[in-house]
This record gives sequence, C-alpha cells and structure tokens, in this order.
Amino acid sequence: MAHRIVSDQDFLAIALDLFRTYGFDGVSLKQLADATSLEKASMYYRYPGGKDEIAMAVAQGVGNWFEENVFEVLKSEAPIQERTATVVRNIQTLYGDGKKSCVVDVLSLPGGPDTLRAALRTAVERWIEAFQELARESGMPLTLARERAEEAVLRIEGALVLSRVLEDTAVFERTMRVIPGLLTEQ
Amino acid sequence: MAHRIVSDQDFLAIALDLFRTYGFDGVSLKQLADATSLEKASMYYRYPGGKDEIAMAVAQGVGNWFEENVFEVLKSEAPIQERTATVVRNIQTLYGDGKKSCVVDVLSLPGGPDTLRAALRTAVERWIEAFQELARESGMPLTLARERAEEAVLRIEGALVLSRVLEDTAVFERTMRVIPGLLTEQ
DNA sequence: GTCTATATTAAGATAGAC
DNA sequence: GTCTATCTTAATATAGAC
Repeated sequence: MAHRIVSDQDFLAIALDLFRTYGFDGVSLKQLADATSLEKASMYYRYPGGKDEIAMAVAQGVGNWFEENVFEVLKSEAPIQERTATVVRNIQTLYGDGKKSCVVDVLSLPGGPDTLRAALRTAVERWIEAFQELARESGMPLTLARERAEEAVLRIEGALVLSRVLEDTAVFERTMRVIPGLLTEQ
Repeated sequence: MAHRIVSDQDFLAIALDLFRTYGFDGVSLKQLADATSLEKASMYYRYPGGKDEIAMAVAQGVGNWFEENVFEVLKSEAPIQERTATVVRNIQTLYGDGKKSCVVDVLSLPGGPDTLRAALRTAVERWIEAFQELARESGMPLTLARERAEEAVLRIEGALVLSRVLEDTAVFERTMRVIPGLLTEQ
C-alpha cells in the first residue's frame, strides 16, 4: 500500500483521543493501529520507544496546544476581557464541552514512564502561572492571584471528573461560566 | 497451607488501594494475588466474576464507607458544626490527606463493567445530596444548597487531581479547610 | 516507510489435587 | 477453600520482505 496514509499530526490527535479516554494502561498498540490505520510495526518505526514514546509525544502535543491557545493568547494585545473569553472558549473546545476527560487527569495515573507524569506536571504548573498573571493583571495581590489561578484549574479538573461520572456536562458548562470572574474580579 | 489467610475485608481494602492507584486496567490479577497473598484461583473462588466482580465489590465497599462515615454522621444528633467537622475529617482520612487518588475519578474511566460506573455514579449522586441537605439545614435556599453541594464535591475531586499531578498535597489540605464554610455559610 | 509474519511475555481464566 | 499447573488469548516488540 502507499506511504504515509496518516500524518504525524493526525496520528497524534487520534492517539490523544484514545489516551485521554482509556488511560495509558487502557490503550493497546492494536487499538492505536486500528484507529489510525497504521500497522504496529510502522508505529514502532515512527516511535521506536513504543507506547511510552507515543504517550510522551501526546503529552508534548498537549503542552504545545496550551502554549498556543492559552499562554500566547493571554500575552496578546487584546483587551483583558476578550483574551479571557477566548481562552475560556479554547479550553471548552479542548474538553469537548465537558464530554472529553482531561488528559492531565487520566494520564497522570501510574502506568507509562515517569517522564510522562513530569511533562504533565510542568504543563499544569505553567497553566496555573498563566492564570496567575492574568489575575495579577486584573489588580489582585500576588497571594490572591495565585489562589484564584489554582482554584480555576482545580475547578476545571473537578468539573471534568464530575461530568464524566455523572454523565452530564452541565457541571462543566456552569463551571466554565464562573472562570472569567474568578480570574478577573476581586 | 492453612485456610483464609486474608479476610474478605482485608482483601477488599488492599484491592481498593490498588484500584484507586493504578485504575481498573492498570491492576492485574497477579498484582492482586501478590498484594493479598491469595492465589489467583482462590480469588476466582471468592469472586467467580474475576476482576470485574472484585472491582464491583470495591465500589460497593466505598459506597458503604460513605454511608457510614458521611451520610450517617450528617443525620446524627450532634450540632451541625460538629457533624460537618467530623465528615471533613473522615473524608481527609479516606483520601490519605491528599496522597491517595479518588476511586470515583480513577475507576470511572472505561475499562471494567458498565455496572461499575453506574455504582460510582450513584455514590456521587448520594454524596452530593447529603451535602445539599447539610446546606439546606444551614438555611440556604434549595438552588443555592444544590450549587454549594456540587461545588464542594467538585472541589474535592479537583484538589485530588491537582495533588496527584503536582505531587503536593497542599492544594488538598487548603481545599478541605474551605469545605465547611462552603456548605454552612451563606 | 509501511507492510506481513512471528517471537516472547503476560494477561484472564479454569481444572483438578489436596 | 486454597493451592499448583495449565489453557487461551492478547499484549509488547522485532525480523525481514517490499
């Protein structure tokens, strides 16, 4: 058959969807092969480290997504309310409006290499820092800004867990409506 | 060797610890056998349905724990502030002061039978209802009480995710300090 | 670079002795 | 009721053709 049926980008998007849904231990190479139309041996050619390396690439991709769709947006020139709204909208998209689990939650379970959890931890730390700067910019003192940033991320993670368990995205939607005020109103 | 080395209660406590740490797909029968000193075949004698049935028993056990350590406590005769404090303390113990993941979060991923997710969902619904009644008793109108109850559970779940990812229980400890006010102060 | 085919290990599950 | 031994399937991983 012809070569390069699936781009690296598409491959990783499909892998992300599988990993965030089933977790590291819940995804097999056969599942990945079936979903991406790439044979197992071909996956090993692209990612010699196997499942570990694929999961790392997925985590890296999520880090890049945050860089582009959260951190960069918050650093842009637009008015603060507009930047905040854009970021909230982007995050809602990332999480499929509450229908998709958080890759940070699901992939931070044991299983997979330690470097995976380290990458996720760094991503979350940067996420909190970005929110903290937003709160600072809104006029909050440092400690309050830090508190609010942490609380915002915490609420998003909690809302995603509840939405999954209750099989109802209403909690997530309500939570996302609260985030802008949490980060910008003292 | 002699019989009944490990009681059903001890077996399930060990199984709970494994499942909440590694998730359904992350725990093998060999792991369970090694950790409990019970051979795989013996586990099948006690739980003919295998891993599915063990996980269900674990979920059932968690439901019972909530019944006894949250729902019953909240229905008792003690003053409201005392009941609240006891429940918060019990929940802190359940989660190893933030060091242990929430079984509801971890076991609600796909993997394992549908009945498992159904049991977890029911447990969480009851948990929210119990908190809602507490908020009502504190004088809140129904909608606010419902909101606060949901928010309290959401924050606990989110705090546990962040504590795991950041490898720092401070977020969980801070969150648990906020819960009583959230449920009893208007 | 992707494929088919296969090696190797570990999983879930059962049979049958004690 | 627990054990050892074993069956069957599915997992990760690699060899080698194209």
